[in-house]
Amino acid sequence: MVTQPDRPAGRGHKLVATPVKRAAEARGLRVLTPEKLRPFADEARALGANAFVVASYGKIVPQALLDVVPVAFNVHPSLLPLYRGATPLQSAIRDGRTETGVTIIAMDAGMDTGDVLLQERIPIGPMETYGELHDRLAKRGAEFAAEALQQYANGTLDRRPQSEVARELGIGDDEIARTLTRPWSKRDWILTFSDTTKARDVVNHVRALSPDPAARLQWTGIGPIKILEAHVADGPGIPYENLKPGMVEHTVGGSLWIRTSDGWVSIDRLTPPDRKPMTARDFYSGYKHILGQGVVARA
RNA sequence: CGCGGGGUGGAGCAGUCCGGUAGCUCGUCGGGCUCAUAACCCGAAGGUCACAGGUUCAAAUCCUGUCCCCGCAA
Repeated sequence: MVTQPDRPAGRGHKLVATPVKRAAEARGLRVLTPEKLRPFADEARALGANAFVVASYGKIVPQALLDVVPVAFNVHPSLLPLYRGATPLQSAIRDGRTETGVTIIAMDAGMDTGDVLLQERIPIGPMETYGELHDRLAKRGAEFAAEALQQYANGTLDRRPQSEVARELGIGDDEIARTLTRPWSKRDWILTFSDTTKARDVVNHVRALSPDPAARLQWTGIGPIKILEAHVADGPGIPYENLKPGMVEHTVGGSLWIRTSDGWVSIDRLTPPDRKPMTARDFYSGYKHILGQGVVARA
């Protein structure tokens, strides 16, 4: 088992092992934590490995290391060639996709471009969050990886280039390019409200980041607030035209409503600064002395 | 010893600097009003103030130590 070395983490700058290392040690497996992968190739070769299975290693695996084995399996949580890159789950949810997948590919030097070995389509629930989808696909991905390994051992594993898979799925090059994902920066966590931001966009943005790191609302007079759950709603039944996009109405039943360009978003669950997660109603009971002063959620 | 915030009835907060009867809003329960209500009125229950020790006539508040939670940074 190979994973990243222990890193200082958490509040006390204490050295922390990766979850992979902890899980492997609990099962009595030998754990290797090479600092650099390129020099690790010789050591890996000496171990006589027949194949690699790679999942979310967090570093690019150099060709020199891939050359050690006949095949390196990679588990990717998307319907490749769609959503290649670092954040396939978050990006698919943000884009409002209703379907994604789990794909096992044979790694090559490119970014998630290797031949497809196994693939399965998986629907995304309309209210499903990143965390929920992640856990679901992680479980399925693990089963799938084991299946690929078994088929490989039996010599029954098919192998198809992604271009062929794309044709079958009816995916064009432009869509492949458009769905190429990159890591999200902190700026991408902040909810903004332009004159064209739709309610559905806001909710998808929240789902894509929930529960961690969570979308942020920069709230005048309070600070950055994590939004954990939100949904498109009919609205609090108050005049809509008087409010600008991003303005918050909070007077009805303790609920928090944000106006968007095409309707209302209801904030259901959030985390104020230095606080624990709470419902909108609980938040209201403690912060309403601050609310009611023309609170505005802006970028 | 990386930096900072927090722990007070069921929820969210104030009170801590400057020690002196445990406070606010909401919720809960009972009653009232109302065609009715998430509205309004009256009343009630509910807290060893995270934990331990110390100072003091007196500690949520001051001192010392511990535990837990959260953000940043890595």
